[in-house]
Amino acid sequence: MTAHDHDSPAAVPAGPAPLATVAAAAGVSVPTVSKVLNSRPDVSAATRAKVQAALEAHGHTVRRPVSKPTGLVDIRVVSLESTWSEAVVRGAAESARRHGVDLVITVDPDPDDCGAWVRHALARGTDGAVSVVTVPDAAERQAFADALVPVVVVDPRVRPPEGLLSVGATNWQGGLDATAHLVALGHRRIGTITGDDAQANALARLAGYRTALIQAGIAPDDSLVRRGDFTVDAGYEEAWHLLSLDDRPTAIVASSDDTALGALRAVREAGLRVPDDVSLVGFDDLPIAAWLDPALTTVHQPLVEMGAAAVDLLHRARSGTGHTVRAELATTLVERASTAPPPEVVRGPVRART
Amino acid sequence: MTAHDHDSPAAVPAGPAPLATVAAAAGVSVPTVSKVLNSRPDVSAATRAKVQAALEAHGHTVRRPVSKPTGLVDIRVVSLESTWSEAVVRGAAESARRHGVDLVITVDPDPDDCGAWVRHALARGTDGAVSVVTVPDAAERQAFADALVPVVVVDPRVRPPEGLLSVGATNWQGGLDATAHLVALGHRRIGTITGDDAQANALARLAGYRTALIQAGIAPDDSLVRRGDFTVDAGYEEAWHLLSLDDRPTAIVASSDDTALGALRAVREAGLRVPDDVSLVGFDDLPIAAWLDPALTTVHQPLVEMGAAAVDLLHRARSGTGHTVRAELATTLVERASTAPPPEVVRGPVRART
DNA sequence: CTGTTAGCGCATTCAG
DNA sequence: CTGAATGCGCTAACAG
Repeated sequence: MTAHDHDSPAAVPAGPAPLATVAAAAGVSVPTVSKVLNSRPDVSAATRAKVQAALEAHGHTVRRPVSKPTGLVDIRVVSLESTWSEAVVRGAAESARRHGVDLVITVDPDPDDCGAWVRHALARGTDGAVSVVTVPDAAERQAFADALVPVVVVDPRVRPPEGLLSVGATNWQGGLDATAHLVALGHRRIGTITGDDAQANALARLAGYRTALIQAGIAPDDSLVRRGDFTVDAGYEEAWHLLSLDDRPTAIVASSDDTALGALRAVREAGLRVPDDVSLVGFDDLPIAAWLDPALTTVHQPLVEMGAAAVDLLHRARSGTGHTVRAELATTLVERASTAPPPEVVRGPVRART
Repeated sequence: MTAHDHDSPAAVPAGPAPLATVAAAAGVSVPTVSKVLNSRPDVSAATRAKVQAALEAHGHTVRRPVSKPTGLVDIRVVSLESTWSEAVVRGAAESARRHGVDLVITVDPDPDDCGAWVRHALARGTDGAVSVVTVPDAAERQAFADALVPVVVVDPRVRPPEGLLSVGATNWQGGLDATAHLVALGHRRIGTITGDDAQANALARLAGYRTALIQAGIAPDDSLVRRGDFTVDAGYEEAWHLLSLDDRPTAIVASSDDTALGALRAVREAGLRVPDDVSLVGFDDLPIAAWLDPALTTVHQPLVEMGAAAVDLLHRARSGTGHTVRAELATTLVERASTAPPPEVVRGPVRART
């Protein structure tokens, strides 16, 4: 290489050529080249192809269409039937309102596949997307990335992949707090009804339960761990299993308020009382928890705040400020009337259901 | 007028002139005239003014911009904190999904003024609007009409003005059914806690209550009618008033499940039992009604269906088919465990609260 | 033949 | 003053 190649006529690729040059090569006007360069829509397919070739030949790279803000943020929930999703939506709606954007809500029952939602939202155009529980797959995340649309998953079912924004609660701490509360009341045999064990939050709560027992010097007993799926019915069924044990527990940690509700019914049908014979702790702190009789001791999840945090995270991602990848919000134990010290004497297993 | 004026050269204003004529008069091309005629955006203000003048001089009238469908439908709720609105939103979401449009949800606490929402939705562009409870004022309705955007009010607070689309439940029938059910059980002294009496549905329920009494030959007694506002607290307070009467009622018709919940608490604090001493009927049939102890007898309002009906109505209004102005959905009495025959002997008023 | 829509380039404006 | 980005009105192709 010579020491003075700055005026060498052979030094062609010293940066991108002027648009006029490209325009001449493609046989179109300069504005048309500019439009293709910026992916504007008002160019025919034929012309666009010609110009693209010419651009690339001259060291240009076609830019992504600079999508103007739509003023819309999408949220997808699996169901609105539970108060759970509803609280998240409410929080998201409040935050959207503060940010001056509108919230587009989609209810789509499939807990695993949000592909249709992703495609639809991107086709319409959106400033950001919140997926509740469902984690988009790699292709879907790429589609969002290509469109420069940020995504946040609230309470992801599975461990969120590296780099995916998410919002959650301190599930491990919550499971620990619930169990430690029972230990402090004097319980030694504490059963639990978990959620779906394919679900990250359920596993975290279970781990918290185990840790609390170990910290108290109680050896975890797998016969006291029943697997449920967060529903009322699972709570009812699995509570019966626990109550039928020869050495039945004096307290039950449920994976959700719904599960606790089912367990409460089972305890009553077994002829036992809450909290005199069996203490019960829920998880979520849905409105119904306060209205149950007895009012349910439960782990409060800040669902409204989680919904709001999701939209806040989108906003910060868009504005380039903020580098939070996961926002984890604190749970708090709410002590009500469904927990008490264990009875002096625990009688044997309840008799089978009629 | 002559019998043959079809070829008379003086018969100038026989309909609008061709666009070519207008174009020549305005000194622009024919497509530009077409754009102005259709209120398309890509015409400068100066040119638009010239062309508009020429158009009007030649018997044309500028058309409203034919807004292409946005694929969005707006819904406004006063709050998402009650399960009530949530059910309506859920129904609307399902129907929107069926129609292939997206639902934009706005939570705006003001129960009377939806002006900000109306302006915002119309500025962005929307295919239809659902207002829950709040009735838009005349100016707002006119703004919708100008933009050719249909509006539906769900369960309007006030009697909806002539021509405004609305969806409601058979509130009068519901109030009648609840009361007649108690009459059939043998109750003669039946109290009621109404909703806000500025609200149309509350008045209809009260009228149904009165009608049922009269049909049963029972003279309505105004001391048994307490005015509430649909809340838990009102139920609690007004139930105390009823229970403190010298000749206290053996049954209470509440204006909502929330009100019934408050009343239930008051009855218990008064040392009485439901339904043994006092029967209780709610209104709405929210999920909590089934989970109360005792499970609440209540008038089911098809809230999900009402939400769906609202979006259906919008769709029919848009497609020009369908001339329904108000969809009124049937309520049904759900008999559970909070109602029973009255006690043989009714003791006097309960003693005052501590 | 009348009216509508797509797509291109002129002229202007904007950024450095 | 140069290179790039738009607003806007034209021609051309199309639809009824």
